[in-house]
Amino acid sequence: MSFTEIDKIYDPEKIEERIYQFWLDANVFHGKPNPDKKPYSIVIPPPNVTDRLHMGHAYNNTLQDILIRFKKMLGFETMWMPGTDHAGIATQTVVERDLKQNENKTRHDFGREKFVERVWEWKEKHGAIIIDQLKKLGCACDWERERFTMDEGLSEAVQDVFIKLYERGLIYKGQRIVNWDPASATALADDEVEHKEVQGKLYHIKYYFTDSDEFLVVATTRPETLLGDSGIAIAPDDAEKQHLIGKKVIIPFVNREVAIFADEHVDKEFGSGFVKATPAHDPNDFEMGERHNLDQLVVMDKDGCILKYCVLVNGSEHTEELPIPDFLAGVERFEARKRIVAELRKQGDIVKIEEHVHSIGHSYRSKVPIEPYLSEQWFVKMKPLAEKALEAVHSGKVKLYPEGRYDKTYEHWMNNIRDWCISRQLWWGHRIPAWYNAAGEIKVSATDPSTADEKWTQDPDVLDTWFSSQLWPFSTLGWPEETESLKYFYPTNTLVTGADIIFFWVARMIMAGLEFREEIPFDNVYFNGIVRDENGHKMSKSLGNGIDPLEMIEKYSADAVRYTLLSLSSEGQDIFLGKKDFEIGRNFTNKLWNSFRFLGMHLNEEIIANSNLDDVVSYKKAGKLDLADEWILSRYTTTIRRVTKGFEEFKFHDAVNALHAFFWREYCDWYLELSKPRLYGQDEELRRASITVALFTLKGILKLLHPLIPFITEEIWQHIGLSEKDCIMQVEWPTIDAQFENKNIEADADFLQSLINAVRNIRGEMNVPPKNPASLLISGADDHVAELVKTYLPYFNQLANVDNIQANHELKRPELSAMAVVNKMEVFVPLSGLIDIDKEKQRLEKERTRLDKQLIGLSRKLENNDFLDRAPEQVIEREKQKLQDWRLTLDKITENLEQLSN
RNA sequence: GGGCGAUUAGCUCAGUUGGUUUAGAGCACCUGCCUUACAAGCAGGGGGUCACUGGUUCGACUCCAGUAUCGCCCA
Repeated sequence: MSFTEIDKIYDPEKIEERIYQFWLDANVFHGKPNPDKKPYSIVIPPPNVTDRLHMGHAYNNTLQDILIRFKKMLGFETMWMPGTDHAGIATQTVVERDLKQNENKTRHDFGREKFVERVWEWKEKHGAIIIDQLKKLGCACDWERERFTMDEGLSEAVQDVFIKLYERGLIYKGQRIVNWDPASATALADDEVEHKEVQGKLYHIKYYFTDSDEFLVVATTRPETLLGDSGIAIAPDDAEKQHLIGKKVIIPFVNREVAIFADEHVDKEFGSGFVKATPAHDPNDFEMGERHNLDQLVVMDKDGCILKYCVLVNGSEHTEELPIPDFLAGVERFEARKRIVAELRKQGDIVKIEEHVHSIGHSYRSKVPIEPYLSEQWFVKMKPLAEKALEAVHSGKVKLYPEGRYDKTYEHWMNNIRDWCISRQLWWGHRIPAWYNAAGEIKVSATDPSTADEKWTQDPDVLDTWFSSQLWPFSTLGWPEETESLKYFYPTNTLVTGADIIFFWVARMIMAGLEFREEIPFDNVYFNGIVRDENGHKMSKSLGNGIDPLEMIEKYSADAVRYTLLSLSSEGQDIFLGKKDFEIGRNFTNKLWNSFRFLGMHLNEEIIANSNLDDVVSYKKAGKLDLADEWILSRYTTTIRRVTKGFEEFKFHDAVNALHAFFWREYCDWYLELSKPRLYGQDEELRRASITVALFTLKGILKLLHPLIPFITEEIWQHIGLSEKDCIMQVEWPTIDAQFENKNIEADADFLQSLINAVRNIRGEMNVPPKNPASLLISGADDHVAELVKTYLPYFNQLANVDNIQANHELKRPELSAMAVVNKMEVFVPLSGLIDIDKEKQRLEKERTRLDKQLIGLSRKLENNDFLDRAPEQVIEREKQKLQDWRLTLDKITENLEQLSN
């Protein structure tokens, strides 16, 4: 082992790849049922097979990796289930685009079977990309277990669940108005619709009565749907219009006669008070239609184009009714709107057009406006499932983090839940296991029920992708088979995901888990924040404001990316991120590298072999540790506590802060500097004691940092390891050793630090060159202080270039000197020749003003009788003490100021 | 319209049941250092009426109510 050629700058490029391969070879990521250990498992939110790693993934997966590595070191049998999601619409769209571009073909040119084959080919070729990217990030996933939602086993689970829900009466088929995405030509679930405020128009259109030349005026935002109107509604409390009920008007262009009726849905103040009812193209009108038995007329096709005929829907029967004029037939819906308005205007039937802002549903996949569309679809009855799922969160069986933030959202959704449309008119996905015979009967079955006599054909639709993802926590573990892994790892422990899929996924997993396993799928859900750009915008492809994590990994290392994200994060809050921010992580890893490099200069195998807890304890017992050693060990125990707590409670940011403060500010800036006099000194035993503590502490730091920055900690660990097999991921998490906690030591160390800070402040402010040695006089020192500064003169020498200290009960102020007050003691630094009296006066004046201001506030407080009467005794005592101390300090400063002025 | 979150230094954010925090960190800024681990570093420094208005309290960055601005979710 040689430490002489350690690079001055940490170069992660080759190292990370090699380390990851080392972990894979050592098979440290795999978890298996182990009765001697407690299980700890996480299922990954499966990224879409079409996905490429973006910052959100990087952040989300870093958090999971931290938990897995942390729990593994704590002694749990850990298992992180990785995999991908088939993502019905997204994947089908990507492959269709691909085929269009490269072969100029549509999916219909291939036919269903061939097309699905092509999607599988595409998946084999491109589906592993994001998995590889997770490896670059360092994720300790159990790759042996990797799953895909359309794997055989998972598909069986989907089928099984569909059949069971159908048999339990929780799945039904129905003719309903659904959210139709004309771009993808499929139905969507309610929560796949994003509502956006849109600047639209309100068209006021004349509808003529059948029995006169008079007309009424209907206000609508969607004139193109008038072709499907089957009634005109007024408000029941609209007294002026009551006499019109039952009268008929003519729908323009299709010349259909419809009646006027009253319905509570109508707001008499809106528009003209007349509302057209289009039950097949509007969800509210659909409900009105149900109440008033209106005809349901479909006027658009699956691509959002106007039909040639209005189609009357009656259950499963569709009949072509009134013809639609040529100038509209076959025209896309928004173009149709323009044409219909132009035509109405030409006829003089537009009364006015107003600007109108309203909320329009858009497809979360294709982003086009949703078309409410009457069609026959499969639904899941949600109410019975929701009750148990609501209770699970309400009772705290499943805990949502950050605590309390999402409970209400979850409850509100569960309480207002509506049935879930699960059929999709796609080819890529789990095909619905329902079969139809010639008579139109339905059979739900895993296998083709056809016999020689009777032919059954399968439903052409596939299931919503989320229908399979809701089973992810148990389908990935082998369910419906009762596997050993399922028994051991289910329920999983923590789910880490974005709050944007709380309904899509989290809520449904809870429902599915409870329904099919009669057990919650996970104990805790941590909702991480969203990664945004510097201006607070969500990173997205279309905005082009994304930062590619792989580019950052390449430039700065995976550890740097991970560290940066975590250091900028806080509990559940969004992260604002710029490219330059990754220097935070790079600088930190470089600092860590160099601290190791420094120790390396003093290490040998014997020291490495003797750098464990026992060795440190025996040095302590032999009285070979000095103040700095005991201080850093005491601070170390505090750090263990803070970091452990942070990781346990999903306050990752606290853990990172604690580590940063301890490693950089305490260990490097103070401790390592203070160890130098001994490391470079002549006393061999002190030298060894000091390097041993330094190494012991660094090893502890590496362990605490490992979940956060796994690569560099592993790399350094192996450098200082004695065996080729040493692997930091498998070592035990540091435990707190009470004998190291020492408040007296910390108080002494704090005092010495304050003294050193005072000297440094004087040196800095008074422009004393670092090269010039200084003396220090401490007046008001008791025996303990005198002894302390005498013993630790080398500290002062090392950190403040002080080569001489006098400490006594009473010392006279040297003529030409700068002063400060530390712990009520006057501290002087003689500056003969260097002192700039004005500058020193300024310095002390500043200090006096500061103290003065504080003293005014404090004495006012202590003069307040209410405070003295009501505040707790200890608080009053403390404040009194504070007042005394500050007064004393102020007096001393004032006194010195006066002397300077004379 | 309903719910949730945010508002603290130029920027990004912490801030523990209300008093030991004299409101902190990182970045940025200013000054001085190529001090034999690290200039991706070290030392020193400047910078905040804690969004606003009321209330509760002996005491409010912290609790309550309202207002404003921004963001997210739901209808």
